[in-house]
Amino acid sequence: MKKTRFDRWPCPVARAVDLVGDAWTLLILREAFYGLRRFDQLEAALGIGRNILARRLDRMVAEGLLEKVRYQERPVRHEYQLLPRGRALFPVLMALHRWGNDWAAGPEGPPVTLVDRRTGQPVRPVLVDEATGLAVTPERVRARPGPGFPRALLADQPVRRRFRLDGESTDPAGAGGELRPPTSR
Amino acid sequence: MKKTRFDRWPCPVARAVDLVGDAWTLLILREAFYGLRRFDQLEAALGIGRNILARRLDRMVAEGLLEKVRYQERPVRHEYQLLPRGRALFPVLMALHRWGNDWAAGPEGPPVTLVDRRTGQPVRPVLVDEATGLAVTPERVRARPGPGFPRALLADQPVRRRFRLDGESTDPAGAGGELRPPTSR
DNA sequence: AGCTCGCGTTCCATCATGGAACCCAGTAGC
DNA sequence: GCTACTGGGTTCCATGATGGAACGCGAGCT
Repeated sequence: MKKTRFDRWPCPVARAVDLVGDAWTLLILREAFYGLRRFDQLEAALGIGRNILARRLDRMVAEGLLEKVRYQERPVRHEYQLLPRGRALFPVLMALHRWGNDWAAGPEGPPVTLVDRRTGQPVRPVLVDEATGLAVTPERVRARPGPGFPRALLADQPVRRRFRLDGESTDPAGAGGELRPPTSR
Repeated sequence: MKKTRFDRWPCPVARAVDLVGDAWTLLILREAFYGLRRFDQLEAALGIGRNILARRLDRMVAEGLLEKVRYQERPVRHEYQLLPRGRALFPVLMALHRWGNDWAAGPEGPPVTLVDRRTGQPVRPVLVDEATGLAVTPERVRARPGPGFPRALLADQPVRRRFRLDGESTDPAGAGGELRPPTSR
């Protein structure tokens, strides 16, 4: 009955989601990118309960997203600094930002926009392939088992269903006209 | 004591997180992009409890991410199809995928990789600005209040926050900021 | 008549959430 | 020397969410 753990699933999305599939964690990260580092700053900025904030920060430190650094000796004070593993989540936040502005803005428009620091021009994040520069869409991209995929699951049919990969799906993302569900069993 | 709602916060990230800041919702979305549409397929693929799956699907339908479509009359059967609002979350999943592969893969490598459907070449998603093609990084990008930002908060607090990562000095303009929830202070 | 499939709902023990109170070291004011 | 304040938490505990299991239900299959 415990809360399900996802961090051992053979899926990178599940592993990320195990950390980030939590509203407060993502919002704490957002504030960290805005430059907040101290406990009370985060508390005030988010209106989060101190106990929950403490638990989240502990977890994020344990997971290597943040680092707890003493910034003062007497009295001893700490701040939480972003580590590379946490900083690497920036694209996730930006993707959420873009979605929020496109699909969850009120009638008056997006509450917060992104601009280039230098030019001041609006920035709209898009996901593209590093090599080709082409947009990453469900139509163009396909998932395959990688080197870290458990062999047992590759061979074992009933378990394999749990991590259905590809090739069985006739209609990726439901983007086309094919409406029938893929034949199963 | 209720669970905090984020969908009214004047921040696009918070609004997205209100929906997506939940592990199961993201994983259901991932399966939907893999082509799964039916209740029992999702149940088997994710190993999720039927009650929880039902609640998540209801919410996702209510939020306009999925659509419940009859695919058969006698007996009546439904499937859940991705709507544009849900499909627009694909970049979020891809960003998570990339992070998971970069920062949560085991010693043997990523469990699942992305390839181009046509060329078979590996795909590595990066976030760039639509207009300039430049990578979207915290150093290059800055957040500003947009047209939908509540005036009360604008007048009340100096707009101060930006993306700050390293040892930049604390802004003397005072605490407070553009992204605080309406409830605080 | 009984079984299975597809798709849920109900029950309920345990887990997580979060408002509030409490704690503690050091510092500043009187 | 006494009091108050600040930064940074912990503890308490009433509720809400989670999730395994059992139950329901209409339609078809044997």
